[in-house]
Amino acid sequence: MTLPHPTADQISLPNVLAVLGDPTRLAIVRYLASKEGVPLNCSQFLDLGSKTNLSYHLAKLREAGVTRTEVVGTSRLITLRRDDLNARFPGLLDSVIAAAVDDPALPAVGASEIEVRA
Amino acid sequence: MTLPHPTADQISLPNVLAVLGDPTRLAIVRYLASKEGVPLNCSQFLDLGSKTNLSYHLAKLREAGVTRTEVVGTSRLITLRRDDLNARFPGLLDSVIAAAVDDPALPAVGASEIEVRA
DNA sequence: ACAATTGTTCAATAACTTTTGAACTAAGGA
DNA sequence: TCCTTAGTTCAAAAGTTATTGAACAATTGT
Repeated sequence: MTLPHPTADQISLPNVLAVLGDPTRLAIVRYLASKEGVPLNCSQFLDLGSKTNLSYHLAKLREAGVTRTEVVGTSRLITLRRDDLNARFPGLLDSVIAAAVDDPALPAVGASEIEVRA
Repeated sequence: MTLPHPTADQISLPNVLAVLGDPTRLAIVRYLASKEGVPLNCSQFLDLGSKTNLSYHLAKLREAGVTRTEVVGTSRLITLRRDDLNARFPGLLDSVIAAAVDDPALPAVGASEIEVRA
């Protein structure tokens, strides 16, 4: 079971920009960047919308070549395609993430988490 | 006669990305970048669409804070808001332009020009 | 004053995108 | 085997964006 992904050279600039130009998807990408290395499954993102809706947004990100989705058992592990995006559009992803990190208007993943520290 | 523009801090990241995520508008931005310094009026872009349609796309770019439109007589002079965009989202515009320059799929301004050189 | 040039606005339409709920599949555990 | 967990698919509804043509406005040149 493997899902279809564009090859690096099939990744289209206007498409990547359009896909990143949605607050929900930008929030997903920001969170993925903040947890780089840790493979995340879809339910991490339930703060951002319904299961169905996330399935839709995560498919858009995958189809645009922004993320890679690996099927592992009943989970999908989602990662940023940093290397491919950097090869194709140098500096773009980094500047988008840096700007997204500073954006208070974006919805937050983990907004419903309990603050545990004193 | 001055047209409404967002202030630098009103420029929104998802909105800028969404507005740049359209081939026509990306082609406009690429052309503006290639003619930096030279003020361009709307009719420069007629290769990319009808007058009405360009009016629409140029308004989107202005409203998102990507371009500045100055009214001079019967013309509108359009420039990139490089400084504001760079202050707000460092490196973003440059990486988008660099990627757009290399994108053969984008429509070209001046595609209908006659090749004059030997 | 008249005509030409530049570009806008409006309303209609066409084409997409996002969101939803109900029904579904596939793997894993009891 | 049955139940749960994780996520998809489908069709409908809602919302948004892009494109068009006809009519308009403002400036400039004659």
